[in-house]
Amino acid sequence: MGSNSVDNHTFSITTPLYYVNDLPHIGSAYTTIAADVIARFQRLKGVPVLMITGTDEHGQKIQRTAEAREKSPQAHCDEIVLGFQSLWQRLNIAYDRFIRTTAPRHQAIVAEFFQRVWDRGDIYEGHQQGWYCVSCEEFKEERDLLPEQRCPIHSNKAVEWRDEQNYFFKLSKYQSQLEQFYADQPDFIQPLSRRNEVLSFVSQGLQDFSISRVNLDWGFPMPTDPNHTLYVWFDALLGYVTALLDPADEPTLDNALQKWWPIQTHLIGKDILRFHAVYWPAMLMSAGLPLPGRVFGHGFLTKDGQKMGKSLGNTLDPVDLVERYGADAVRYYFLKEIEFGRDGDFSETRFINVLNADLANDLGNLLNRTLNMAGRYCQGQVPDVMGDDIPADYDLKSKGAILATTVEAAYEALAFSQACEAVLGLVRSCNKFLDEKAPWSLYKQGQQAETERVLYAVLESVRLAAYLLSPIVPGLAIAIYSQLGLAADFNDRAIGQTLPYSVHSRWGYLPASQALGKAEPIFQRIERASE
RNA sequence: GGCUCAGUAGCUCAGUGGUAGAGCAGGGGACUCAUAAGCCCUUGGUCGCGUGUUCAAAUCACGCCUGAGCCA
Repeated sequence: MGSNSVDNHTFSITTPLYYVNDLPHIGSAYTTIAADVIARFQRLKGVPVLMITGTDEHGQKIQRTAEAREKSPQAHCDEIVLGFQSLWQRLNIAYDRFIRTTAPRHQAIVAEFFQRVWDRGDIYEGHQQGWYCVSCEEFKEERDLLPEQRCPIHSNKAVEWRDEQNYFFKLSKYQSQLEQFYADQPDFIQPLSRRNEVLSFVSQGLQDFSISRVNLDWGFPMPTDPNHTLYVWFDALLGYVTALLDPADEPTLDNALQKWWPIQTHLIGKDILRFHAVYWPAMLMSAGLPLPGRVFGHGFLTKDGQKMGKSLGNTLDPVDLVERYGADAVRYYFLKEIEFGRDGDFSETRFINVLNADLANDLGNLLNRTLNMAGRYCQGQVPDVMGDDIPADYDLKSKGAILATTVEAAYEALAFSQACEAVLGLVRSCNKFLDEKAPWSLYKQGQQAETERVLYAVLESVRLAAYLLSPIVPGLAIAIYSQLGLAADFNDRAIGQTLPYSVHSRWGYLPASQALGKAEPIFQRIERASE
């Protein structure tokens, strides 16, 4: 039993519901990996976790893309969804819910939520005309357009003139409530620079936004006026609520909100910050619901210092990447090498350098060399030593003793790079320690006891490193535990019970005298392809 | 035009008033348990530019330059 079992609090986290206009790109993979790591760390601590991802499938853009492919919108969505799900599987993403906004039960949730907002008097009919970008599903200000009425974001497509009756949500009504909320919850929007952006935006005055479209078939009809279709964001954001339903639940708001609401963390790319940090809380206020804990907008990825884009022809295909290098490698690179929140770059050279240096050389080889020695000097068993027997002046012991505290703080702050750095610090100390103690010489000199203490201290440090890195590289962690003779499935949702954090995050756990596994490289060095 | 964030070694970044740091990459060395891996040493920076405050500034203030982004 986990003695650290927490006061019945739960943890729910979302990725964006990805738009199924196309197959997943590396940015979606980046967000999803990060969310998975956060979820895995909470599970490790024994907290009940619900990790939500999914797809946003409505809107004119989808309708047109499907038409262009000569498929029905639903058939198109079904196909793209498979692409997302298969990528998440390859990347070892342990999500708990995959919500599709085309799900029938989602319609029920949207209708009920809409009714609450309607009853609150926050929806009214208005008139809207202007230039409309179908790709953005948004009206654009004329001054923002490029020459020839082109959308600045989708510069290859002309915007369309629209003149229509729409329904609006009274966002303006919530300006002061929102500002109060941001002041009361300074950590609601992260990182800080994103928060500043939002505060500045809101302080300029909020305008109501439209939540319906006419001339759009692919979406939910507005309950109070079936000639209108609900605008994608109103529909999509509510996917987070629908996702909370247990499969057997009747699709009602009460059921959905019972266990996991409010969401603790919405993880998003910085491009959709406004919807999550402004529109969404206002909608929830209108419906009288508690607000989420935080919205974290991470940065964008570049490739070799350049923006990625289809038009530039320099996209990075996540499927290709994971097929070539494996899930752990991809997960590790993006979280270790990019400071979460800032923009970051992918370059193949750096990718190979980082993985070889950290996972193959420092960590992988450390385990390998130590296991070999244990095989030779200790009959292939964990030395008959307990953590308490290790002299206090072994700095691995003192470093190991405080590592979990440091790493935990880093994970909680979503500072994955720091978490990796801290663990790597212990790993590097191990390599240095081995060279200083030179157990191969100790053994030859007949100093059996000291040899065993040294090897135990290193094996235990590697175990701890694996445990603390397991949210990021679950496959490696499993391999390391296995070679240490410990059965552990870090993909198990109940990991917090089977390998309790209070026990495994502490240096000194490794049981003495058990049989070690066979020493095999856990992470192959990547040979640089000759150009 | 207004605002935000960033600008420190080839690369990625720490350092927020008291004599410039880490990892990676590059160069050299000793060792051998190991996935030529780890260990040791080392090259490399007038901390974007300028002015000011201070006994003292990468660190504070003001101005400017460059990059990323927000202003529906």
